Amino acid sequence: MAKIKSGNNTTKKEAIIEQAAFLFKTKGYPAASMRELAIALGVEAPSLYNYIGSKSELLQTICFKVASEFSFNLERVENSSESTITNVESIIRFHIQTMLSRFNEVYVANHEWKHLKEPFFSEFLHFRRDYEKRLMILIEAGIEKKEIKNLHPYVTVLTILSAVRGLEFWHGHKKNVTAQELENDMVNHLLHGIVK
Amino acid sequence: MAKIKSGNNTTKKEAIIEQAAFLFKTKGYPAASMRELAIALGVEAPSLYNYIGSKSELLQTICFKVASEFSFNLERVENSSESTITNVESIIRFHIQTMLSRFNEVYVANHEWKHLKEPFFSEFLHFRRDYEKRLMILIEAGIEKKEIKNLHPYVTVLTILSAVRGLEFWHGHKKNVTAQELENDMVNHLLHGIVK
DNA sequence: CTTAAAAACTAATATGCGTTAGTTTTGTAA
DNA sequence: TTACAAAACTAACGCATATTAGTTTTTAAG
Repeated sequence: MAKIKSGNNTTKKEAIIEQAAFLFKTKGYPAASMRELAIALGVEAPSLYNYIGSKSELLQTICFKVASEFSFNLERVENSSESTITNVESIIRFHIQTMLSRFNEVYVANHEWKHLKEPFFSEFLHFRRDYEKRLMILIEAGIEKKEIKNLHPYVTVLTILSAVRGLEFWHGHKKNVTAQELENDMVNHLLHGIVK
Repeated sequence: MAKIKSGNNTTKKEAIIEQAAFLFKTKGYPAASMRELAIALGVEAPSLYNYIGSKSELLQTICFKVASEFSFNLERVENSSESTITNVESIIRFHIQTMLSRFNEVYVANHEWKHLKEPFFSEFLHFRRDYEKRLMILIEAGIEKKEIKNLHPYVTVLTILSAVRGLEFWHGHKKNVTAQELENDMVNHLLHGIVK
């Protein structure tokens, strides 16, 4: 049969990962089959194993790649000397932009990580908790400086993270609103509320 | 082997559904097996079929039960004569309370509905879109009445729905914050923002 | 006790899965 | 053209799945 089409990707392994992200997102990791993935790449299932180690390795790659990008961005913000509000806004915008531009991979990292095998599952869980904790510290500093309302920091973090994750639904129907409007309005909502 | 324990439930079918909700939530619908469900109920897998029609029927039951409850609550609000802000707050609180008190079923309805078979998949998708649309109309009325900021209504709806759905993560670690605090802080955040 | 229905069981079917082994084709460089 | 390696293939293994059929056990009423 035909060869694996690399498309825009440099290596064939990357092409497989990209297609896997789409498939894992669409069907869920357990319901996505290697045979189906292979067909989407124009190939028979066993051929994939010339490039990858296993199905679960694909999931690991996707999840940890996304995780490291978010962690790296947060580190950048942590080292900034801007106001807390500016920092929080920056993080929200990064989440929105990454969600919209790298939809499949971010979706998989958000929803399918629970199918990671040990020790990757625990490692990822730890990452998530750590990421939330670092955000909480940021928020607490803003409360201390009286920039931010004294709501429970974890609730604030949860509200923000959940709201941006919800963009997965926007990605579907689009509506008549540009990405820039969406980003600005959501930032506005999360920082200043909707009550006039 | 022992009989199916009905527990608090009135019928055994309800006991199966409740356990299925827990299992579908924990492992995801495709990865959850009927054998595992049966073991959790102290029984062999084929015995379940004395009470239910199929695995997918369980998913359908859970998803549409939750959907109808949310729809019913929205209808109540739509017929209310309160201010838009009061109505929106009421809906947010209903979402939070239902999420916390009926966690397993709500989680499944939120995350596993994509594994519904046709025509149930399409029907559920239609319900979701309709629910969002009805919320948008509510928000638009509030903008009209100048109660609510003129952000894009769909973004507002998305932000609110996503934020409350994120409570599934809170349900895990609990932290040192009561359900009432959580509810009040999240309502406050979504209505009035976090900037002081 | 007897009996009939309810509810469990065991055994088996058909299907699909990830993955491996071994083989053939394809592409490339000498 | 030859030779070698990369990359595809086919066939198959072992296992798990949802579900059905047929049978036995349990329960409860007469």
